[in-house]
Amino acid sequence: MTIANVIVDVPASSINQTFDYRIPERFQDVLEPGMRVIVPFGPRRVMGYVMGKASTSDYDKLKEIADVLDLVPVLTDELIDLGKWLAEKTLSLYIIAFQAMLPQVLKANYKKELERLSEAPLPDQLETLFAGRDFVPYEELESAGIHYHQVQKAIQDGDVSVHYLVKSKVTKRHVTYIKPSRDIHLLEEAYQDLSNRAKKQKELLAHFIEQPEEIALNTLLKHFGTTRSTVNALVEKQLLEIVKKEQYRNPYNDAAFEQTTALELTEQQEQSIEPIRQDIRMDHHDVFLIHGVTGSGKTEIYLQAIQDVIAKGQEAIVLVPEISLTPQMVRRFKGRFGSSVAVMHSALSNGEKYDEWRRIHQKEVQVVVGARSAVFAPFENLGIIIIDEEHENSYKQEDQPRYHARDVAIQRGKTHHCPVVLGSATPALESYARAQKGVYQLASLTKRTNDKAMPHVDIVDMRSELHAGNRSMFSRDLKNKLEQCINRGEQAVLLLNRRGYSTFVMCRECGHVNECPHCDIALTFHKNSNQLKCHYCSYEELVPTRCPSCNSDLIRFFGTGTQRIEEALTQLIPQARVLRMDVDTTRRKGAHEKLLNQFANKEADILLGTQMIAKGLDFENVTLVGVLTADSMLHLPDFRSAEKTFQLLTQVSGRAGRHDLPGEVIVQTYTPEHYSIELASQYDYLQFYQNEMQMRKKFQYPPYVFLALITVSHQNHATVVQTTQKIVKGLWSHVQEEGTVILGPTPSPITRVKDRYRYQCMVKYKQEPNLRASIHQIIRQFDDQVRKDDLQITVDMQPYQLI
DNA sequence: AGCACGCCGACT
DNA sequence: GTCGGCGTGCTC
Repeated sequence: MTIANVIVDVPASSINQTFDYRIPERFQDVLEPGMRVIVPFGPRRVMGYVMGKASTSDYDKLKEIADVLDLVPVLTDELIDLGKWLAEKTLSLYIIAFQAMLPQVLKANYKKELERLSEAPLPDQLETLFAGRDFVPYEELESAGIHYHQVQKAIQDGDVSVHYLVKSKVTKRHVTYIKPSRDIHLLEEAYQDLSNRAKKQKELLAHFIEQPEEIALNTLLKHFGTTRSTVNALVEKQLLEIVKKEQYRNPYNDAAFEQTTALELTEQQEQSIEPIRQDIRMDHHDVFLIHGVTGSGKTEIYLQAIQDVIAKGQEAIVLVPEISLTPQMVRRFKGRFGSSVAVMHSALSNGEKYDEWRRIHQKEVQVVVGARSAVFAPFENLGIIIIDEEHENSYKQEDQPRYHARDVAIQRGKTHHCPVVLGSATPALESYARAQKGVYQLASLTKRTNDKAMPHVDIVDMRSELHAGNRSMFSRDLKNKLEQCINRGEQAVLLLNRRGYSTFVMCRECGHVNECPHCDIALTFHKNSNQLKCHYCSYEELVPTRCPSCNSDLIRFFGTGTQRIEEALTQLIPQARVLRMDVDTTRRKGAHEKLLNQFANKEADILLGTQMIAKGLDFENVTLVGVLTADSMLHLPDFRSAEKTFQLLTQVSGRAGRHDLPGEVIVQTYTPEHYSIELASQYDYLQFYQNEMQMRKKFQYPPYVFLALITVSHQNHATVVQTTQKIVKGLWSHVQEEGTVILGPTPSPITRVKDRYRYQCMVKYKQEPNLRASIHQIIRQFDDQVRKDDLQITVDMQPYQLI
């Protein structure tokens, strides 16, 4: 086995295969599949992942592996298979799939530098560049404006050479420890020999004679009130030695979490957990869907199932939506399992993510709680995978590889023969349909653990408010309830459902709307900078004082941003202390947590925010929840809009009255009769499911069909249309089944982004076993144009949102 | 992707 | 001549 099959870090479809390399003698014993290596590739060097080893190769001009980056494989055998599966399922490149499975810092950094090889005089410019140095970073060439030709000559003459460097981004944090380097009795001898003037040194030695264990330098210095020089003196005398130890950054202080023990389960909880426990005992794979109302104790089921898994010596992955990875959630897991829990989410720094990943990799933890990508945690003995709030769309990755964490979890569950548990108060229609068909095992938790009724929901018809002359964003009912709530010393949460509802600028005279010059979308008004910004390409301009079209000064802001609501609210109820939570106020690290803490400490009466406040928050003093615009996303061109509205309303209602105080919910809408709003107010998931399934059947949408979405983009409008047309034609000639439909070419909902036109076509199918292969074959025909003409083609095998 | 190579037009 | 721009093909 002297040959390695390597996937190289070159994201191009023509490179999407393994390349063979000879394994030099010195790496024979250490190199294993799953390790990262540096290999020569053409004139440069690149990073690669070893997929396997072989004793022969078809290729006869093999090069050698230049270096091995890992001591232990970063990809287990299972993850290598999973990566291949992922790439094929999502029509992505292998390298893209593998990179997605590992923390950022394991990606390579590439650098070029020039080395001076001889003393021979170089052209003047080069001579000044080197200025006595032997190595020069390549970027300096460009900034010095030196032409490539002069260098080329020097290279040909053998005076200069180019090095291609591959650097790992890994940064480990080290802590210095001190320990005795000799036997205790030798230390004692040395202690006698030490001059009496060396008081501090004697003290230190005495300490190590008493306690020879290694100790952190910092602690030592602090304890003895001395400095590094004392230690150095002893090190020089070879009595003590310095040990550098790798230290993990621990973003959470484990000791700070109050330990909890298993709660007694209700009858419903018992019934739900028993089949899961059985799977755990029997090493059996099933997918369970726990449909449990808010407050029915799903988390306790997760915790106790994990307990079983740990007791069996196995590991657990818990996925939670990005947004609800609140301290509250972390506390529940750390509280139960203490330091055996790793946490992975986007708010961690790259270094912190890497450290958490390593704790998993080195088997220091048994549980990982994390967002989507935690589904790739490098456990080798998985006993359960849990996906909380399984309907959340943050489980779908929206760039390559476009995977759904649920699919990956089930794939891993199959290989590990372990259960996958999906939990939600409002399961995705696909999931519930599968449970109905018996593909998943369904468990329903209809009762809340505290036996409290769900808060009452009042629907306010905003049209009659308008007729009654109330033109504000707040219905009279909501205003009254807010005032009462504050007067009682309780708190309220106000949700502005902002999707598709941003603040834009319009001229009242001629109706002109300021749009982005690069994208087909209205610019969004940002008050604090007095700017108009494009949310797709980050173009920005100052707010005009006069209409660019008709020069009128009657320019007004439309739509409803949280900022405007906040202003209106403080006018309406001046005594209210309002806390605003949206992308603007939570951008800074830790801001999210800080705001929530302020609210928990009752420093504000009203928490006003977007989607992000709907999930997972649990404040005991909140008794009123108001939804300002329940239907704002109902009319978006997305087949899931009713489902999303239902989910959001159900979820946000669950925020009220979770504890002793009774809660109340007010939902403002212009379409009170819509079934998603009406049924959400009655907490009737089953009825909603049936209604919505009828709609999906009628319009042929998932779960009745599968979707594949192909999007084409290019600067030239005609090119896009023609290419999409060709793809549609190609697809028609490949599809096999009767019922398969291909829609398009259609302009994408936002037809132009960053000066590129976007068209799409969609395949709706029930059974098309060769579709993936066909799509692959069709788009490969455009490889040349993709490379040379900046054409882009993306495929999404299960688009989650069409906008 | 990134790089070299080679062909072609333009310019000191 | 020779500099530099761009199209083409290759990478174990």
